[in-house]
Amino acid sequence: MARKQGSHADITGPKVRAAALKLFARHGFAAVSMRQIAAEVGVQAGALYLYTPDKQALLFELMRGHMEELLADWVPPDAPPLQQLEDFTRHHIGFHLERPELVFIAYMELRNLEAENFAIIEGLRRDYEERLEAVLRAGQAAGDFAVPDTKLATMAIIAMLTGVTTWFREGGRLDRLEVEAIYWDMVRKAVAA
Amino acid sequence: MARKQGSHADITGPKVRAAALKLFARHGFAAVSMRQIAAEVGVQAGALYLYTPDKQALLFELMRGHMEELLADWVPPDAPPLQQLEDFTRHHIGFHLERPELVFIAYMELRNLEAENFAIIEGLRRDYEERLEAVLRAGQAAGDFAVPDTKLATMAIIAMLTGVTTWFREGGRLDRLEVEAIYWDMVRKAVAA
DNA sequence: GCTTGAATTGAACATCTGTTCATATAGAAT
DNA sequence: ATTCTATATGAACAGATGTTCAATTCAAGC
Repeated sequence: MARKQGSHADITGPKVRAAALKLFARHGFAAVSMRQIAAEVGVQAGALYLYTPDKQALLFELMRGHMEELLADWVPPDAPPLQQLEDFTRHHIGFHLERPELVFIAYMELRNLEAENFAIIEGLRRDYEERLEAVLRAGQAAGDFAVPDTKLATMAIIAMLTGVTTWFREGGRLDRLEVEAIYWDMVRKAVAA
Repeated sequence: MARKQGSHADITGPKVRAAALKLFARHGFAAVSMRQIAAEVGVQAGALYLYTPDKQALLFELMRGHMEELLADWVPPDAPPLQQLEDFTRHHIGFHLERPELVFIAYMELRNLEAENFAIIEGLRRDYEERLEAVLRAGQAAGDFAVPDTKLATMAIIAMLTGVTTWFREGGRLDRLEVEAIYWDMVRKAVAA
């Protein structure tokens, strides 16, 4: 039975994931050693294996959790396509600005996933893209949008919005809501009929 | 004096850079060893040091060359802002689709550059962004564009266009010119007055 | 044919890698 | 106070890391 108090497992576990997140985002998965992660947690390298089967699983679980949160964060509201698209745009920017490290890892470390894990993450990513494309197709059918190609528009919009994380800094010239408004303006016009 | 024929130096040098390019793009800088690069070239690891002072320089020179080519590839034509923007859009997509490996490296491996090298690459990147922003500012001043924020529009457009490299595959549903046309349609509308 | 020297090898360097495991520690339950 | 067990240590593993360098190779120029 797990200890209720004084137990470190409930503390060390999350600490390990937080350390991996921070270091993978900063230096890259391949450049970070288990000993560096252990040092960040304040523990010896061997102890990490109480919390993860191996280094690969540490990366995969970080990415899987992120993608599942992303999918849970947004479902299209019951509204016309234009409003759905605005909702998507604002959610996507907000969600990504709140977890820049996870976003970074989910983008950069795909190639460090083993084939099986890669397939799973790619599947989740496609699910997400498919949600946006459904909105664009609906708007196109309704005559609200004039997108020459919904697949390309999907990729273009996601790339554009995710790009916010590369330059946005908290406390900068613009706050999140202003950024959301400006990007929404560009997205709206880009797909406008 | 260098040998004119039978000398391998003129052959091995480019081969080293090509091998580094291929392997860095595929597995990431940190995950690739000098011995792997040497094996790809067909040489022992020690021989690489005839062609590069160290591994870091191999990465830096790849990135510097890429950024300088990018800057050399496009200067705003003597034309109204709208035409300049179309020219930029098509050039940017074309340039990036022609060298997906370099694009990938220039994006992913920034954090593996030593501070000094990072500053140089970042400077070149800012020069490039500044060129696009100048076009947007001119178009805004002329009343051709209605961009709420030229800096954000710059980042949004570049992110959107560069994103093409993540999904485009030669021989796919659309060829480069069709892709250029579709993206230009979205860019044009996004900044339209 | 001999000399020269650029191109390359292969061994060596100190250190780091992910992972395992017998051993130690210390808090909780009895 | 004693036992139990989750948590952690630290040494060990076999092999990989970037880089250096004396020794070797072999084609070009004489």
